[in-house]
Amino acid sequence: MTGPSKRPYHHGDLRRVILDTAMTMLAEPEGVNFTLRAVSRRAGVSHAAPYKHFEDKAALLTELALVGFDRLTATLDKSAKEAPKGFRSKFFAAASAYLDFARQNPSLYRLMFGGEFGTISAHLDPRALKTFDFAVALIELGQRQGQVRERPSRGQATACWAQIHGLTMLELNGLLQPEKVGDNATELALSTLFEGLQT
Amino acid sequence: MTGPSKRPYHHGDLRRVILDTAMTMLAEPEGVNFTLRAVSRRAGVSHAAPYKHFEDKAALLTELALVGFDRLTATLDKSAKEAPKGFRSKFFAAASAYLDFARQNPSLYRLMFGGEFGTISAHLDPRALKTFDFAVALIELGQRQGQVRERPSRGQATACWAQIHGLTMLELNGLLQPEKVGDNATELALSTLFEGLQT
DNA sequence: CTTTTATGTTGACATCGTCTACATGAGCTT
DNA sequence: AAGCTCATGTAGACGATGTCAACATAAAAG
Repeated sequence: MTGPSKRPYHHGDLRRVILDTAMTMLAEPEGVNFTLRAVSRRAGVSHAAPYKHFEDKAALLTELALVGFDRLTATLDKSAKEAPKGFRSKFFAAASAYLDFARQNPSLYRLMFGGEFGTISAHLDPRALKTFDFAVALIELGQRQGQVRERPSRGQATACWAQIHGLTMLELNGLLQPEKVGDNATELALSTLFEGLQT
Repeated sequence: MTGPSKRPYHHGDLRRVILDTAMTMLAEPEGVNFTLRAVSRRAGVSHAAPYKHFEDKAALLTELALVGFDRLTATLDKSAKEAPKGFRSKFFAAASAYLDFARQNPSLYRLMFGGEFGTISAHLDPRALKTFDFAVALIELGQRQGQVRERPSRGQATACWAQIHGLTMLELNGLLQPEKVGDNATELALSTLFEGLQT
């Protein structure tokens, strides 16, 4: 299903190869500080080849961030599908899936939300906003089930996203260790918000 | 009170001058992508001079981040002092001060929490943890006033920090515009958490 | 078959972070 | 006061990077 859709020119899908290579290097220790030239080398093309597919390095990073949003949204959708149908289960399943995604892709997650790589524009992209749409849908489900207050769903979804995003950042930065914040700080923080949502 | 405390050597306080210059450049459009050599130029010293005071660029950035935490903590302390003595007032005053700090120093704030500049170590520094201590103290005040549940204060402080940090990131990334999240999303998100804290 | 044009390569340029060798002068030792 | 020492600052170099312009090539359009 992921085969060469067109194989249009000389190399064949170089854009995809560059994207994949860059995504791989993003996951390596060096993180976002990989080099365009190193991507080219690993992809087996000349150092200027990427410029035929991306305006500059920032554009490549922006596309990577958008792919990240695609994957995050897919992960959340999957978690919602697999969880029991109650709002509470889906809420905590989604939070857990979100955190796991960030833990498994820390550099990608930071790139998505960092904003210091010319990536700011990515957040206004529909692909990024789909993640927010997921949160809105979840809240509205809770409202239909009578478990969430009848306040504006987008405002409450903002509260959810802010909470899980904040927790994620603290986790990625190593601040959620038990000796700093106590045991089960993550669960407690999520529960606190959950109770604020409840009717 | 800010005069030359020692003026120890050739230049006199070059370390401080470099730090101030870098902090200024961090606030300019280029943000964190300023150049060490540009800092040297603006400070009027040779391009290698900073290396007598900072191991490398990452060390400079780390120190900037720590200064940021110092300032943030000072801002929060001030807000708590000036607000009425009730927990609710201090909670929302602190949240507002936190958001304002980030709005006025977006690049600095991102540097403090970005983690992709060799800055991760900064979060374990006592100067950074003081910000967390503020949140813990605030929660414990609320508990003494009988307004916050008798759960572990550090866990609830984590919830608060995560929430305000998440909101801040969303705000800095331009996601909190009314047409995206509805009116008063920030206030609603804070209120939701606040109610989760309440007894 | 020829022309066009998207794709890839080569080589160059300015700039960067960092290192090494060297210069300078403040402050301690005598 | 004279000299020494070492922290501080400078000059120059190195390899590497992002990006651009000139050129090469082959797929697609005619």
